[in-house]
Amino acid sequence: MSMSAGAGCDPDDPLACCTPLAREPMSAADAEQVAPLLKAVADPVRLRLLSLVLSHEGGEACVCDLLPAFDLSQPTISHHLKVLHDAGLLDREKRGVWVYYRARPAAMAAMLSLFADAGVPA
Amino acid sequence: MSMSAGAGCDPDDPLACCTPLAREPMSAADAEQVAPLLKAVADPVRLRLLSLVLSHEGGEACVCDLLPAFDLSQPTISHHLKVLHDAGLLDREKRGVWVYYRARPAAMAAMLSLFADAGVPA
DNA sequence: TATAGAGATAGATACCTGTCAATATCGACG
DNA sequence: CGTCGATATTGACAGGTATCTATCTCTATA
Repeated sequence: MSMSAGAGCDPDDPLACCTPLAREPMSAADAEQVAPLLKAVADPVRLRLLSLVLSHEGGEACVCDLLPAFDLSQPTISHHLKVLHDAGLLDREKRGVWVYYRARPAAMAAMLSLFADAGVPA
Repeated sequence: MSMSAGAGCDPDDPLACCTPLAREPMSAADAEQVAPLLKAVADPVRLRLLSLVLSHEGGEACVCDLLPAFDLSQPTISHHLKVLHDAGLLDREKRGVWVYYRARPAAMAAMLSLFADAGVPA
């Protein structure tokens, strides 16, 4: 089935707006929906954060797991995690003193579908 | 097969550095290589430009094909195309008076592979 | 209740970026 | 050779962003 799809995606859910770029010209509205997702990932620190969370045991990691991987202050990492969370890429769950982050599969799938069918043209 | 891969990618080719994010923690070096690609796409105008080029007849489009789709000045579109080109996402070919842009399949494949295996976790 | 540790927020600063108007370049064609 | 039309480049400006230090909030626990 794929994701209902077509050009007009659900304006409520930015993740639904991921018809492959190669399939048809993306509308301005859809582009405005999807761009923030990509913008959130388009940073070396956030790329690594996302990768760390995704590849961490159980698919989740707390901030304390992530901090040691960087030469950055704790507030800076917290800021980047917030950007990823606000974009809908990471889920956030507080358990006791620790906060655990987990990637949202729907967001990952959305990004994936964006670039589908464009790598093997004619 | 896939792309040789591992954590250490070919530093000469940023497009080679696309082990899926979920597979292992991305190195700082790889993140610095890949982030510019994503940054280039992380803009609504450039997303649409890329989509227009990809979905255009023959997989290529000249600037004159692209301009009418936007309410932006010609220099602004030219700027965005340059960003996409400099990032390695678009190839540029001048034919007569017109300049044709075409998506680089390797770049598209690189982005695709980045998000592979992250959408369907456990 | 006081203390300590995990994480978020606020404010400041330096840098990057998207946009435009003006101008330059480059190729076709009288 | 001069002009025209298609793109690119330049310079300027407004808005965004990554980072830090300092501080706040919240939870567990002595």
